[in-house]
Amino acid sequence: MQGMTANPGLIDVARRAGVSTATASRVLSGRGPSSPASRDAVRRAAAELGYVPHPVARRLAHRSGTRIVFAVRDERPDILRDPFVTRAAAAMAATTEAEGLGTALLRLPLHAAAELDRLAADRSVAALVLAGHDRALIDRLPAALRSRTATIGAGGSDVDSAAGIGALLHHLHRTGRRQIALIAGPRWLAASRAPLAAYANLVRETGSPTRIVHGDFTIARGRAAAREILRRWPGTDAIATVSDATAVGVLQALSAAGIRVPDDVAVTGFDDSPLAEAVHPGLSTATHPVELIAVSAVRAALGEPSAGRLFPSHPVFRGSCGGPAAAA
Amino acid sequence: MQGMTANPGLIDVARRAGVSTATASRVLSGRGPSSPASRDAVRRAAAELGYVPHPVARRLAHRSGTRIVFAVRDERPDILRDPFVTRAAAAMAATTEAEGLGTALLRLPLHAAAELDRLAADRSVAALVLAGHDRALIDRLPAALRSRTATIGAGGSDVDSAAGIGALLHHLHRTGRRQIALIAGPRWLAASRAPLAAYANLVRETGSPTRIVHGDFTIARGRAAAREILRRWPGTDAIATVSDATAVGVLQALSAAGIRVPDDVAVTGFDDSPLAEAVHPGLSTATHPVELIAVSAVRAALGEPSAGRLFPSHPVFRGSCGGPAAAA
DNA sequence: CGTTGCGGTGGAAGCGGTTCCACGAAATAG
DNA sequence: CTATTTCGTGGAACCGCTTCCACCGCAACG
Repeated sequence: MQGMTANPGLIDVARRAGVSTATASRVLSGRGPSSPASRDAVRRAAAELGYVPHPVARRLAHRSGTRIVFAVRDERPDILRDPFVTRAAAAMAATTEAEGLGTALLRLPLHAAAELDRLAADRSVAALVLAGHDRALIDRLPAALRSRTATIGAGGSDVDSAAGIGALLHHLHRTGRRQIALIAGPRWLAASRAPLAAYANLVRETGSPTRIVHGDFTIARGRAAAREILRRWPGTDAIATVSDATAVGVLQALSAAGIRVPDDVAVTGFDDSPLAEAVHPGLSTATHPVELIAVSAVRAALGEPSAGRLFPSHPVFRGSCGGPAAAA
Repeated sequence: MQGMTANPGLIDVARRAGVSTATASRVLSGRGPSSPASRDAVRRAAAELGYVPHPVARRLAHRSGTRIVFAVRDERPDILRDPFVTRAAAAMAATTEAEGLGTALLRLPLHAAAELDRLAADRSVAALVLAGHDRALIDRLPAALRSRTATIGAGGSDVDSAAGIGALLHHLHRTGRRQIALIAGPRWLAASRAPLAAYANLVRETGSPTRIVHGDFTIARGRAAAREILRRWPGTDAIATVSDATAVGVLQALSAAGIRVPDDVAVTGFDDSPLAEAVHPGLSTATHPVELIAVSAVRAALGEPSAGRLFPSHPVFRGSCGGPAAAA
């Protein structure tokens, strides 16, 4: 009757299992030696007591950092309100919370080596998650920091955008589009590569012409890019993009030019954001499991081996790439 | 030369100031008595050493909770991906991180008294931030929990939606709209009251007819609500809403019905979300400083007295409520 | 002049884990 | 059958801060 503390601690588990807290700690953390007998006793005791390790105490004893920093490379100061960033940050906070780690949000301008040095020197940083950075910069990180850094994109955790966008591209081709243009991501962004590869693949397989313009992830740039495409390649019958926001800009430009979607030109996005459902016609797009990616990146940064890498993206079809182009 | 530890601790400060850690702690936390002399010495030493308190150690010693829980009342399981929720959660995580507090995200179904009891019993919960709950439920909280609870809406930190929506409503009236309908929030939601008050105000001041329909914050419900308004009050020349998503649904319904915006019917939203810029015509709306509100709520829940309450909302004008209705 | 009261103080005991280290028993080697 | 590892173990220090409590000197009190 004496084991029913409000919330049992390691010492309660140890007492009940008839071992020391040292042994109990070793068993439960899996580090260090332990005999099958005590292993069993400790585990049973922990289960019976409903033991939950105290994350803060654990952090303190670990002497490791206390926060994970999520650094997004972007020039726009309001990037921290971006849906991608907030979704990722919320997911990170929710998972690291259980381990007593805080999540800090940070924007890094393009060339912020000094800021990175400061992070490397800051002992309170348990792990660093970078988004929007390229390998070159990451390789240049101080070794001490790099070992506890993971990335979103740039070879780290990422969405399989090649598959998602590839599926959309092939759908376009299958439904009769033959002059498919792509508005890719910014040139400096490593994440831009996969969609380009998917597009190159389509070109190679089908012999379609290559029509690429670079954008960012804003509606305004989408509008401009669409106008550029219409000017350079008047016969274009489909515009694929790498973000819903860009695609929305495309829809606006096409509408302004009196071009019908999908009858004259089909459009596809990427992200499956609320935007895709909001516009008319509804945007065909592909899913982007931001939360899963964010959590996986945090795990990787904390040195967890199991952290997966590439997450699937599934196409979602709405009105913007409906039937074939044979409307004439 | 011996004070230059990597990161100085309280003990270093105390040593340098020639006092005990107890005194140093008292001085720096402002709790408990201290003489002007030691106060001065400690503060100077802390400044010279660049002392930064260790948040995790502080949490541990405080014996108080280690996490703040952000509980959103909603039926939809995917509410935790909602932009409002993720923006708020990211902001909370970023601010509480510095104090060694984690941020947990939780969805509460409408009638989840049991879940609240569990939270009340959970010693690890330092503070609770509720969103979407009404006063009745909050008053019914166990006293121990209520004392460390703050709300978003329901009398807690909130956006001054009455002002934001009031400004939009008056703009509509000033530009000649005389049959203004409102799609309000859900009846059960406390936050729905302020916009209704603003609308009632308009009705009283201008003698316009009262036309209210209740929606939620989804595009689909916005469509349905718009259809209902068109059916019940055919003369309606403006539809105000309390969320951009709802307004987008309205735009879709109007477009489907062949009604021109803003020529025949003006539309306004609320939130100034990316949606507002994405649709055609652009949505006139009002800003919603979610981050400020979230941070203020956390502060309030942690017992900080300075936590502000009502944050301003500013109208943002785009095409959806352009010129007067005199298009005929 | 001997209480009492009180502001200020430092020692020390936590908070709840992790980990170093010394130590005894069992297993292997010589 | 000793000498040497090896393995598992518990005691105790420690992470960095807060706070209880005993204690001291000093002013005001009777």
